[in-house]
Amino acid sequence: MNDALSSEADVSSAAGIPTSERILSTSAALFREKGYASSTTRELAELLGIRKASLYHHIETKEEILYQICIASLTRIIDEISKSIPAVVSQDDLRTMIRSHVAEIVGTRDFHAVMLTEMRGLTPDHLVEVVALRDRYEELIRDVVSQSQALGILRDDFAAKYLMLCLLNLLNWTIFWFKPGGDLDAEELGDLLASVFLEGASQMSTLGPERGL
Amino acid sequence: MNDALSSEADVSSAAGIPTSERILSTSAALFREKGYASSTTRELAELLGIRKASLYHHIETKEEILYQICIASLTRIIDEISKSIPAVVSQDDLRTMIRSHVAEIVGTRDFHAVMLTEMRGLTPDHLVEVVALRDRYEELIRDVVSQSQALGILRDDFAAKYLMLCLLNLLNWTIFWFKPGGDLDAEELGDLLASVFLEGASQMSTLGPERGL
DNA sequence: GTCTATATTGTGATAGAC
DNA sequence: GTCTATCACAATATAGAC
Repeated sequence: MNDALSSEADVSSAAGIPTSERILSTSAALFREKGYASSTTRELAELLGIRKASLYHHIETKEEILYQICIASLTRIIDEISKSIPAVVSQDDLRTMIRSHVAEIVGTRDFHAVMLTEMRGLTPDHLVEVVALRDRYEELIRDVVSQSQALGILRDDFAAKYLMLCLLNLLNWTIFWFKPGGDLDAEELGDLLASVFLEGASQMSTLGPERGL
Repeated sequence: MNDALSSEADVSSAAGIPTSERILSTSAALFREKGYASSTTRELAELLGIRKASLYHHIETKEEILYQICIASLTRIIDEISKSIPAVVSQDDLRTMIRSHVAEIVGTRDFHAVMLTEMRGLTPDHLVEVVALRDRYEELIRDVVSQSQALGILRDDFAAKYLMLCLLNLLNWTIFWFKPGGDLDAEELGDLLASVFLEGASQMSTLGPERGL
């Protein structure tokens, strides 16, 4: 685990990328692995190959790094998912949206995992701002769900809010176990999660012949 | 938030429950809210209404509390879910198992949330033991999924392992947003999650008339 | 932009009286 | 079983030279 972190740091260091640009991604990897509160500026400096004090030429506080990671995560995913949603959605669009979300969270895994699990380490002011952004993302999904219900694409026996939360449940816990390079790649994972959300896990025959359309 | 913690502490304190028995539940609530690494023995002592040093009459280290919480969480849920699984499963049994899991994690929310998210704070030895217990729980679920696939109850286009992970995705992220006393109670949540896992979120008409059986 | 050296605070944990 | 007092150390962050 430490090997993964240090080798990653070595790569960007060897590539001549400036320290200021390496801080966020190196911190995201560190915070994801050890948690924000348990990650020290010592460790971060060591991963970056500089002394602890040199960090403070680039940042003002450790919390500022967490804040930047959360903002980067949310602006990225809001942008990516917004692009994938047309004015009027179809079931195929839902599938595309789900696959985009999965591709984004596993493709920029460190940033999203830290945003999703370490948000409480933010100062009150930053927390308010980040929660507002997260709420904006959830509203984006909820609106798509709501429209899909009105169009008869999604079931409407539960409020859009709860269908949205079910969907994010299904997608987001993935950050805790998915490892790139395993026997299921990111694209297959997206297909699986989209299919389980839309069609469920029951065998087709118990649900009728239309399964898989 | 701090109010919720302190009033809870006051209640058990007023009821005359011994400190030694209050430490685990009070710690679970604290660790859940602030994270294990950010929770201090000072705060814990304050919630218990004793001095920091008095804690060490009951425990040897702070990490020992985390270990006890993880063990309690896993033995509880393994026990609860084992009880709900018959030798040969039906779709109804799957539904019951899912509802039991949901009832258990939201009913003993602090313990399970801490186990699920703070495990990395354990010492290496304790981590090995706790991960083994967690793996045992996941195997329990995976075996039920595998048997259901063989019986034609669950789809078999993906390995049981991944269907199990989808299910735990869907159920476990709930710890981050479910609050008892909201407009969806624990039982309704269990029904929703079981139904979304088994039948999916698509409108019935797109899947055929058997939906809901 | 990085360094050495240090300030300051907070942490988990212990000693020993009552 | 709880207390007061304290230890030893690790944390974030700063000062000022190069």
